[in-house]
Amino acid sequence: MQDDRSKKSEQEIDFGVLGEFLGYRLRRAQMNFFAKFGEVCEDLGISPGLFAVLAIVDRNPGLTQTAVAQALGNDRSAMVAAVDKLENKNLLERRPAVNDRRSYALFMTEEGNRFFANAVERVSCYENEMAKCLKDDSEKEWLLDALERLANKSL
Amino acid sequence: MQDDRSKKSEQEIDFGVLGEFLGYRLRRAQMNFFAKFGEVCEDLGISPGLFAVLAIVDRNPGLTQTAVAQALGNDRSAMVAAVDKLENKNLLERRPAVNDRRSYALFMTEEGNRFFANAVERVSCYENEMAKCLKDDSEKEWLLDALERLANKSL
DNA sequence: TCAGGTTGGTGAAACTTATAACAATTGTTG
DNA sequence: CAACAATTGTTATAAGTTTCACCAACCTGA
Repeated sequence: MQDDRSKKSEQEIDFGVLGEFLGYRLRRAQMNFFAKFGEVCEDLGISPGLFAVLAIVDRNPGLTQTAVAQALGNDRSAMVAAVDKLENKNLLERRPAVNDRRSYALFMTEEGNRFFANAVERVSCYENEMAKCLKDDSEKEWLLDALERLANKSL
Repeated sequence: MQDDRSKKSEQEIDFGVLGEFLGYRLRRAQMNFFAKFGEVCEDLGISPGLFAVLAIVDRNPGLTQTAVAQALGNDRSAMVAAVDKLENKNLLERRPAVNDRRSYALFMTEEGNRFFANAVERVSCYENEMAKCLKDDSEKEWLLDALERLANKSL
């Protein structure tokens, strides 16, 4: 007689090879981070992607859209909607590039600076909360380093 | 005189707080894994998501679609298209559940078993290749553990 | 049994993401 | 300078994901 697995609770499920795969574990961890980011920044109206754009422009004023896209590993077509949203929120602005009439240079507005500083406060707070499941700062540093290695590894 | 940042190469970009955020690093690492997965499994015609479904059904035959969705952290509506694809490829099949006429029980087909064994071979190979940027097996174990903790952390 | 609430699978709509093409501009090369 | 290739921002298109409501089936409690 075949037992009825359909009623099995989630705890008892055998994940098989998935449990040993870095790719799967990365995905699960990242899903959790995105979900928590959404909760924390719900009222701010920005996604992790928009936050990343602000972070880049904040530290590298005058970059073109494609430069930001390349920095973040996105396609430049994705940057159009992102910059549109941030411009509509008066957080950054497109200025015509001085030496290339095709491209725009991106700059934070005053409101953008305030907004971003506030957002960093929030995100840092929730990052620290999440990092509490790590033993100490050295483990976090090590993890950041390992993740960077994995992000840059080529086959 | 303001220097021209628009020509800055990607190497020189200042990532600011992003560099210290686990969420961002996780995203970058995962993006890389997904891209590499796509390269390795291009001819197999499956995504990481479909692979995960096969992995769960393989080890837990008879599960319902919803149970698989919960195990993977997806919405159950996403499972419809996924199972449709896998069924069209003759890799798994929906059988009517014995004690609940609403639900299906999912089982691998013979072809599915062969296909999945082959896929696991490939994915394991590429996982090991990616893991070469980790020092040794103990570092990988530790990383898997840290990722699981982050995936289950609640605020 | 029967009402009310819950759950499983599904489909439509909204949303995001990836790919391709396009016009305008710039760079390059003979 | 002229022809050709490459690049920028953009739009369109498609493909993939989430969100929501729906219906049928199940379950509970009077």
